[in-house]
Amino acid sequence: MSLIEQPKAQFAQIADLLRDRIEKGTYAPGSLMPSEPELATELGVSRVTVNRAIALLRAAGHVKVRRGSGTVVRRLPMIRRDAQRRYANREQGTGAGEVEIRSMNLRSRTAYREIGRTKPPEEVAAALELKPREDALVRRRILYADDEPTQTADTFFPWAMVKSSSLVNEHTGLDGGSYAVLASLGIGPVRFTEDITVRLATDEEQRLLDVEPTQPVFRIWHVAYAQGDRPVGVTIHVMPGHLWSLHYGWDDLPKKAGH
Amino acid sequence: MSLIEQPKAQFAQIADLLRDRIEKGTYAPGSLMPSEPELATELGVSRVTVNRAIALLRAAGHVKVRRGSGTVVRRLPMIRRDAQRRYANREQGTGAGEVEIRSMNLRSRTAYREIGRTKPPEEVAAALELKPREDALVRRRILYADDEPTQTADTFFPWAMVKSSSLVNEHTGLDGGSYAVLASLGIGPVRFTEDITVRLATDEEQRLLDVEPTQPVFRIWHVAYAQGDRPVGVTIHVMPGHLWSLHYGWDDLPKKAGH
DNA sequence: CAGTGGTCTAGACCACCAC
DNA sequence: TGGTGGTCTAGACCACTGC
Repeated sequence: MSLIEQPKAQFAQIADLLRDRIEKGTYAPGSLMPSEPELATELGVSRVTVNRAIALLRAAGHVKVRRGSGTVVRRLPMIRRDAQRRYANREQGTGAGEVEIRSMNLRSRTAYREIGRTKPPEEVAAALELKPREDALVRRRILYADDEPTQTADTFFPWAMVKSSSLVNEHTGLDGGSYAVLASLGIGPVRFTEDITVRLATDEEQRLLDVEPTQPVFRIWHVAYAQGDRPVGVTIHVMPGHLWSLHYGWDDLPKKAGH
Repeated sequence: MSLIEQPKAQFAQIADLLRDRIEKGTYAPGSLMPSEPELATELGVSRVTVNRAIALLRAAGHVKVRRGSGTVVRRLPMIRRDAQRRYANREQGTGAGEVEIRSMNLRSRTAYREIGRTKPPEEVAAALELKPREDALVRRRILYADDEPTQTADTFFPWAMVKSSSLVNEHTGLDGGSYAVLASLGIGPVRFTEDITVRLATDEEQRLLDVEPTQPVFRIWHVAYAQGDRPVGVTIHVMPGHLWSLHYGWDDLPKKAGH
């Protein structure tokens, strides 16, 4: 609200204005915003300018457009993902993927896109230390909270390791998800690493995750290691950026003694 | 490359085309792209359409626009940030903030924006468990690699804890950065947590970090705890999304024994 | 079929940069 | 001063939705 406002593009100012109205509840979560022609008239600008302002709100995840029907204000319950607890809870009766959703009292659902033997992407093969023509088992799924997609998760296991296990079925028969099955095979993970990057959603992700073209998504590259630093699984998570807060915690490493 | 391509907006196709050219080296890193009028002529579309295509490349961090001069292809060396190692190395002779840059053989530089006593934001005060009118010491800085800004980092300490320490000066006199000073005060951190979110760059961040209006940035909320879970410092990092890969690793938590 | 947003254009004016 | 990108407009046509 400074009076010395630097001149700012109209569409940016309009975006600020609309964001204010959303935050103040003038446009309530889940409700429709006024149509673009209406806003254009109200604000005395062309529809293109309004459209451009709304594009900013879309990229930030504040609104979602339904073609032919209107622009809706998103509900924004941010989901907290605690990496350590997530996997530590895997004996508690839910797959790791559903921990966060249930803890927020949302209905959790998993849809499997693919389960089967496959030639893994090179990067995955390298991380799993597969030999040149070795295959992998892939489990591709989409997770929903109250029927809103919250992430895609594609997990790869060395085929030879898991081909006779229940991981080739949709229902693994064991509470606790994939890693509980690995444990029952004697190759339970004991260490994990994750690498996080952010990028714009691809076309496919826009469809699968119901996000807008210019919206950023997290990409988590998760690797599980069994005893002896033997890699036993790689999972690639893609998650709408506006939905998630990623939490990590660790104790300070002991100072190196000798050496 | 499917032949059954769904019709796609021209500007999106043009963005794909330009991205290809960048990746194939037709437009080399650091060089200028053809001007918008040129591209418009070449492709037989209006300049607005080209402009919109380039807006996508900007959001993804592929190009950077210099007004009046042209559009430059960015160099994209991704910087890997290993949270644990970062802080574990703090006795090695550099502030934690510069570890990653030096390991990539880039020139590292830190510019201080502010060092002084301040009333901290509410959220920070809560995290530091400050009493209602207790102040904090803030150290705001910008880190550069080869003169390109790579992140902002604003650290808050309880004022009472550090007012007589060298942390109130720009040069702390101790190798190893702020946490080494805390250690010398007997309140060295032993545990850390980080919470990662992503959002679009604010106006100020666009200036400070030299990023584009619709570009996503990481926000890392870092808290350091001393013995007895006593919070001793909060740092807020803001980093251009396209520059960083964040790495975490941990051992599986032991199964709860009794309880 | 009327209303919504998606996209595209031609033309215009502006701020900024390099020469 | 000419070229660059930034922005805005009016008008147009389209695909999709819901009635």
